[in-house]
Amino acid sequence: MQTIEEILRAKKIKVTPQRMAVYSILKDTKSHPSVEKIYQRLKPNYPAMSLATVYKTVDILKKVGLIQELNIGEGGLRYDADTSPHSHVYCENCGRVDDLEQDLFLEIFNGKDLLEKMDEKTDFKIYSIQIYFYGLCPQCKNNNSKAVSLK
Amino acid sequence: MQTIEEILRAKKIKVTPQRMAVYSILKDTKSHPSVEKIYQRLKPNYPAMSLATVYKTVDILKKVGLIQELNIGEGGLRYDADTSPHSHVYCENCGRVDDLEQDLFLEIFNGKDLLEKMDEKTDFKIYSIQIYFYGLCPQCKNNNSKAVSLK
DNA sequence: ATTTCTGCAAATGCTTTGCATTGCA
DNA sequence: TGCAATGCAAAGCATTTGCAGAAAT
Repeated sequence: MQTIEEILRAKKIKVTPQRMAVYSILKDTKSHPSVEKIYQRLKPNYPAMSLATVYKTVDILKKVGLIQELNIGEGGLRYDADTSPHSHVYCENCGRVDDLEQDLFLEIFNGKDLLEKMDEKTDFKIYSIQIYFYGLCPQCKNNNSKAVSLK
Repeated sequence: MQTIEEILRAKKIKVTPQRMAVYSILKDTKSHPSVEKIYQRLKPNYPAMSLATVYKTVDILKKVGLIQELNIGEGGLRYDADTSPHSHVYCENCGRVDDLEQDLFLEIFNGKDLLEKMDEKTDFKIYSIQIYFYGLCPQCKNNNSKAVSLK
């Protein structure tokens, strides 16, 4: 298995501390942070890091296939170092994004290969699927005062 | 069954030509237009119409539940007067957005009530689901010169 | 008559770009 | 050393906001 450095070098993309730092943040979290959030978390250790660099970096990591971009909720795109196909649950109250656990996914979708089915049954050539669930996370669900303040 | 006018008046929202025009554009198309596209289509008949009004109008129609907003692809949000739960297919080459036909949806998802299943199996309270398929539409699939120019 | 909406223009906020400097290979 | 990446500031867009005049109830 290739390291991230090897993957980047193989594509003639230079390995820099900034790129490794952005990737490592995403690798170490399940919170699906936005660019701004990634930037805030990097600041203490990389005071000189520019927001523009974070934007450029997530773009490169996405194109190389090391991370995926989620078009979920408000406040910009969110990023995920888990590039396997999985669904996401968005809390409309606090903005939290959870993964849908793989076993739940299989129970809910009966383990079907959705990509394959789509290819069989439509004239489109489907490359990826995003399934987003919108609602309230367990915390917000039980906190009515917050929940009613929903836009 | 209530007319759109009645639905708006019931919520103390004034019925204006602009609002009716925006809704009627969405009602009469399956192309899931962006705000800019709606604005362009309105211009010939409503030369004085402001882009800001279109933004405000889709926001109101969305809140009233007359249209739904799709967070799909690039170039901003897209709108759909079909508020029933259904999936969408996005062409990454030309930006076209198709509905996934209901019978195909049922075949692919086995007719399960996804909302109900999610409520049963997770601690979230799920209100809606968006399923987006990304790939190439039948036209773009067969037009390699275009397809290779994908970002 | 009252309240809300429209259209304009300015403001906002996220994201991208240009370019001189820095740093990886 | 040479090419690519960074950081900064400016530019770009999509969207929102404030407000005076217009329109709906």
